[in-house]
Order: sequence, then C-alpha cells, then structure tokens
Amino acid sequence: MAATARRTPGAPTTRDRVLAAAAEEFAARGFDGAKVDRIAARARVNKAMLYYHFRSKTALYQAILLDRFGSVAQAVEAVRARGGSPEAQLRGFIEALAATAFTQPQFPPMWLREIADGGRHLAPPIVLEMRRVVGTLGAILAEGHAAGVFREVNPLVTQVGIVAPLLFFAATGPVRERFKQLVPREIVNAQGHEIVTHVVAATLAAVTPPDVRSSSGSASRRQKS
Amino acid sequence: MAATARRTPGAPTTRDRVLAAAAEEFAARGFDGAKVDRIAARARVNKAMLYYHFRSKTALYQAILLDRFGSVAQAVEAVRARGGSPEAQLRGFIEALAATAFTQPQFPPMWLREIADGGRHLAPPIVLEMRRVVGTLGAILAEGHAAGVFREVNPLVTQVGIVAPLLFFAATGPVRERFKQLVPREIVNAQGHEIVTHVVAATLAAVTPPDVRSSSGSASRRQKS
DNA sequence: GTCTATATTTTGATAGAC
DNA sequence: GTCTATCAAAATATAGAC
Repeated sequence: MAATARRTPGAPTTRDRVLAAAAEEFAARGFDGAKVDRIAARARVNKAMLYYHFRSKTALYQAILLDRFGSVAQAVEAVRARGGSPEAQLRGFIEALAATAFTQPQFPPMWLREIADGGRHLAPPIVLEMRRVVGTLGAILAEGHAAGVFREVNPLVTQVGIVAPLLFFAATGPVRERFKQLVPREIVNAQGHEIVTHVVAATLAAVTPPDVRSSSGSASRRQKS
Repeated sequence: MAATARRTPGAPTTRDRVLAAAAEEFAARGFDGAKVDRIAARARVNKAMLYYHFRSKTALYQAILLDRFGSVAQAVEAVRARGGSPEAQLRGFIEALAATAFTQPQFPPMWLREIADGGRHLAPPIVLEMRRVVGTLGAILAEGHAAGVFREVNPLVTQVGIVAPLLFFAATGPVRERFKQLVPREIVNAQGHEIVTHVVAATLAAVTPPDVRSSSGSASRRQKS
C-alpha cells in the first residue's frame, strides 16, 4: 500500500538480513563485543533501519536466541515424537543436537556465552524453550528407566554430558584452525562424527544399568588387571 | 627505598587485588563486557594505578589467563607424575580438572568465553599451557593403549568429552540458580560430585576396548531387549 | 521503509602533581 | 606508588527529511 519497494520473491527481507548479520556478529563477539554499526554494515542496511525493525540491541539479540532455542526444542521433540526404543530416542536426541551445532555455526558460541554470562540476557520465553529441551531428554530417560533399560539418572547431568561436548567441539573449530601450527595435526583434525560417536557411546554407557552391561549380570566395575 | 608504603605482611599487594578483581569481572562479563572502571572500583584502586601495573586491559586479561591455564597444566601434570594405572591416572586427570573448575569459579566462564571468541585473546604462551593439558591426557591415553587397557582414541575428542561437561556444569551454576523457579528442583539441584561421577564413568566406558568390557569378551553392543 | 546527521554516554587510556 | 582531572575515540540511540 505504502511506498513499499516490491521485493524479489524469495529474496531475504531487510529484517532477515539484519537477523542473519546479527547472529554472526553476536556469535563471533558476544553481546557486548558486538557493535550495532558492524551488524548494520554486514547486513548492508542503515543503522537507523536496524532500529526501525528492532527496538534495541538487546531486543535484536533476544529475538535471535528465542528463534534458535526454539528450533532446537522443536528438533528434539520431533525425535521423541518419532518414537522407537529409548536407546534409539537417546541416540536421536544426541544426533539432533549435533546437527544443530554443526549446521548452525553461530549457535554453539552463543550458547556458551549465555552460560558464561549467567543468563543475563535470557528472557523467560527463551528459558522456556531451553526447558523443552531438558524436558524432552527427561521424558526419554524416564521411559527408558520404566522399561528397565536405563538406570535412574539426573536428566540435567546427562544433558550436560551430551550438550557440552557437542557445543564445545563445534565452537572450538576456529580455535583449532587458528593454532593448528602449535598442535599435532592428527589431534586437531578430529571430525564432527568422531565427537558424536564418542558422546553416544559415553552417554549410553553412563545410563545403562549395571545388570545389563554384561551378559553375566555381574559386577559393573571391572577388576584391576 | 622509595616512598613505598610498608605493606602488612601477608596482605595482598595492590597488583594482586587488581588481578583478583579483574578475574571476577572478566569471568562475569567477558573481555568486552568488562569495564576497567569497574575492575578498579572492585579492587579499591585508582584506574591510573591499574594502568601503572598493567600495560593495558588486554595485558591484564592475558596475565590472568596465563596464570590460570598454567595452574591447570601443573595440576594435571602432577597427576601424571604421581603414576599409577592408566585408569587411575585418567580418573585423577578428571578430578584435577573438576577441582579447578569448582574451586576457581572464575575459570570455567573465562574458558568458555575464550572458546566462543575463537581464541582472539590467546597469546602463544597461553596456548602452550593449554597444549600441556591435552599433551598430558594424550600421554595417559597412549600409556593405557600400550598396556592394552585403552582403545586407541583421539586425545582431543576425549579431552572435550571430559573438559566440556565439567566446565559447562560449573559455569551453569549461576544460571540454574537464577531460573530455579522455572525448572523442577530435583533436576536443578545436581551436585558437583554427580557430574564428576558421570564424566568418569562415561569416559572410562568410551576408552575401554570392547574385548575387556565384559568378562565373556563378546559383543560390545548389547542386543535389544 | 530508507537514509543523513547528530545527540549523549561510556570507556580505554594518559598527563602530571605529590 | 598513588591520586585527580581530563582527553579522544567509540558506541547506542534518535530526529527528521524523503
């Protein structure tokens, strides 16, 4: 109706370009390190334009966080809805998180920073999305426990055991690249699938009850060699 | 000799107070979020005094990082020097890291932030300290592999599986405290020892070869129930 | 919806007296 | 070694024309 320029269908809107540029800037520099001027420049929009679409730097930041955590929650809930054995769901949970961490490179650093910040920018809606993620894992673990294939474990501890290595590994990519001169190649050249395999194996082992860990049903702790 | 005020023996020097205050500020807000004025106020020193002792905000930050990573490296090397079975050394490695993470609350957030920052502030000496940590783990894993009690695993992947959950759990303390209203108590009230137990179990399981995982020496993957 | 110009505050860093 | 006063550069945000 107004003097709106007719956009090319499928082309990202100005708002979308700002969101994308902001995600990169926030991921790379953190909330305080991110500069509104740089975001605007990256998005090839004017700074005033940015403030036209978003109330403030904080609002922009929170919009991104809400979107990303929402899509993570959706992904893990889809895994749970798909059903299957508790082990399969747990593996799917891990793989869904890994997929997010590796396909959305901005997400791991942002998550790590929010943790380090003590959740200073986490509005309640964002926390609810995070809650959906732990809740989903809790449901999977409870189902497995009820079926007798999982021990009773603390969902938070288990979730940290899953999420932390995936985020950490994904986020350390740039650091490893940066200092590859100082560290042996074989060590640095770990691939994403290796950490996923590790996390799956480690998590399954940690939630498996002692009595199904070996066919003999005996001690869970091996005797010293 | 000069007009130096005679310090009370054992009392922290001005420099030490600045370092302590800076560690808290950097941990809580990150490099860009930390403000020199706040550091000075916290340390009850003048800002000019701060710049007398440290060349710049960056130099102050790096001094702290070097010190902390150095003490971590020292701790894990002490574990290795103490000897014992590879399993015992691996457990000791994990516990040493956990002790650092829980007794020095500023350290986990600072580490997470440096990762997220892509190592932008990591001077080569600091990277060398980090290298000592991975190197120590690599030595333990190699010894275990030579003795036939560990599989051949990537030290970096294994280290991420250890360090990330410990740092993440320690660093999430404030977040969990902050949003405890929104999450069930049983979940939030996980204690530090729980994550250590989890990491030890998960890591040992991940590095144990299939043929010693059960006394029968059969399949490492359990059949479905 | 988009841009130019600018107001206002904050912040890292220093000069210079004592 | 310590403090007061202050500079100069950034950085968030907005006013107002088109």
